[in-house]
Amino acid sequence: MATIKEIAELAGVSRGTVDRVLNNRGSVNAKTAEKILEIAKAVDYKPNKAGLTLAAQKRRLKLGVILFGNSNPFFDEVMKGVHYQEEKLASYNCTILVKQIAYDAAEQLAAIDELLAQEVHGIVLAPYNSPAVIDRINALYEMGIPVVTTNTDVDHSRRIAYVGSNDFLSGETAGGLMGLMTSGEIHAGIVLGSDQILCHTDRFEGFRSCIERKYPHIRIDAVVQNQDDEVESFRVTQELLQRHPQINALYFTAGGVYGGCKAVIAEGRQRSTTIITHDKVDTTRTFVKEGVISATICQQPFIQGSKSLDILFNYLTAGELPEKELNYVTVDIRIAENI
Amino acid sequence: MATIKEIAELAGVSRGTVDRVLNNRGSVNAKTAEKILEIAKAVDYKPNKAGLTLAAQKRRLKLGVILFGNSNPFFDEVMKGVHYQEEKLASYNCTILVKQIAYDAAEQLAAIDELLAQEVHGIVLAPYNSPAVIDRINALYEMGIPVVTTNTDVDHSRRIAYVGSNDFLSGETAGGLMGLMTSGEIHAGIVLGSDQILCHTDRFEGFRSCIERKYPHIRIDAVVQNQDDEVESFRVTQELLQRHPQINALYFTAGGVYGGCKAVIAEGRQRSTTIITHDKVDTTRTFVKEGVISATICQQPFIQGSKSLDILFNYLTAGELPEKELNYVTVDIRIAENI
DNA sequence: TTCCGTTCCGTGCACGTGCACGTTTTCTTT
DNA sequence: AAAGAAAACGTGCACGTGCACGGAACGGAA
Repeated sequence: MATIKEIAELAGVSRGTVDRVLNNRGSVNAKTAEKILEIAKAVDYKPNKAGLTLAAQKRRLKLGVILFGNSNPFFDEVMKGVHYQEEKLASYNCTILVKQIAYDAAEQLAAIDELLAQEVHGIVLAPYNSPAVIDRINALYEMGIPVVTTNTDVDHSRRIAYVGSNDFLSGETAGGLMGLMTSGEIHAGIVLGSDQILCHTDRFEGFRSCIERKYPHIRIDAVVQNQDDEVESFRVTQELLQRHPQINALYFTAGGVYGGCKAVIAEGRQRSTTIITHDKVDTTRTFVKEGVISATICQQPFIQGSKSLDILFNYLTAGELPEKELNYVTVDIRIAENI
Repeated sequence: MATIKEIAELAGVSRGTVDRVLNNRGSVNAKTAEKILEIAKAVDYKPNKAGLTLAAQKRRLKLGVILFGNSNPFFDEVMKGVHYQEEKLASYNCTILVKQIAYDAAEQLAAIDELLAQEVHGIVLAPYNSPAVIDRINALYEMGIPVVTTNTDVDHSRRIAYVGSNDFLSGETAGGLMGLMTSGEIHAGIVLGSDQILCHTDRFEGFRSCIERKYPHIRIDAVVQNQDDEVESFRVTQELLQRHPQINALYFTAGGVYGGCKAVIAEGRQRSTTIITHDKVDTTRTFVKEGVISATICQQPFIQGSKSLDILFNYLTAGELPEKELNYVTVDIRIAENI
């Protein structure tokens, strides 16, 4: 692998000149610049990553993380991923500042301001989908502060990357699983988190799209909302089952799975009901193991937390953007055997 | 993050002395050594990774890779992962030597010798499971040449890590999927690769264990072998279907899936047969998309190739062993929607 | 005392990059 | 032609570690 020093020797100039050309800082004769670029191309120069990282350490990189703070199992797991990566980045002299906020645009903008006041070099953001936030992301990009969105994405912003799941595809996969795991006449009930939250409705749309296209033996008889709350989930699920005795399949698009399963068991319908859910968490893992839940589709929250920081750090030290093809968060299906 | 320099200043000694203590190279007074260790603990010293990597570059690390060379889709994908990582490691001044060999112990030992002659610092090995190879891995460890096994593991060797799948668990998961995706009376046929290859039989054992325990409605009516060959697979699968008209489920433990599916279609049984396979490859992806194959369990060969090199490199530069809990290769279920 | 060997410790370089600073050359203006 | 500004280029340090080399202190033997 060629180095700047080697290129400098080949071109008969000093390292500084080569550096100026390669990072176009100006102040170099057009003719020598051309010569240097030619040589760099000929030897296939790629900056050495260890050198880049070492040089970046002088800046004592500070990264900010903004996540939603209602303590639920999903965000807890995201946070674990953040702290895992924080420890790794510590040995690169890079520190992390975490802010947990409510699901609110104004709070989010304020949190960004606080991070800026503390002079962060980049931000990982679980964005609230509003024009004001999108404008802010673009403004940060102009200021040279890169933003990586995670958990959920926003449209048409200049975030350098998104690390999270494709919710429509997850919903389609849930539909595909239910289609494959059932036969005969199926009456499905949907337990939505909230029809105001994009990722919940996206999953539902994906689910519906799949079964309408491929599995006509499944009909959606009812849709209820549990507001991501376990107690409320128990109540609405029990009511749903009592009102629709024919229901023999359930799809939970979000949280409240524990309460919902408890309701199914309370009604004695666990043997006759095929249940598909999202995310594996400690409270519901045993339901999967025991077969109450047939399958669960995971959003890999730990990976979302760790990988988004990793990408941001790489961008700031080596200027590398992640390859588009590498989808870090896949649609991860778990059943009793592989959970 | 504390550095060696800072520790040296706190202890009132030079960097060299601290270095000697932390890497116990000897030649340092017991009293000062103790003092330095105390300070290092107090400031929670962790070596800086960028510095370590930079220092390691002087050695111009050379890594060897030994894979089985019969060109099949699985190993092709492993090789893609190797080359992907090769490119990444190139910017750390680290080069990779790849050897593809036949499935044979003697050839494998010879390949190791060749790599040693070229002075590699570590080896990624898809090991042939024989005592001679295990002894060799242990001998390499004694010589200071770490070995990472991949694709398949060997018992009781001193390899520093294994990057690959748990085949028994994969088989169990295949059984679980078939159990969930079928009902009524199921007569299953098993198309084994070879009963001489451990990972094939492991998967079969896992499959059998799962359905015997949990899914009594499934019975295994016949087991055939296709030797991982597409043409042979077509032949034995067709014969299997003709001899057992009652068969309505198939489990392919290894390669030859394309030929097998062609046989099912030739017999017109694709609508009535639930098929579970391993690995997604270009030739069989469309079968999954079209629903001929209900589900496939992937061994993530690309990740096996890239991650094993990554772990080896990290060990050689930073002396880091991967955390046991982080299982890089998961049991990855794919259906039409998420393939 | 002188000499030598051992133990203990400090210094300097290499790895590759970014960047501040200083120096030389070239061009413009009076 | 002289002076000053601007362009073009070189040098040195910092980042953190490993390691080779060399020097100081100390002991024992002649």
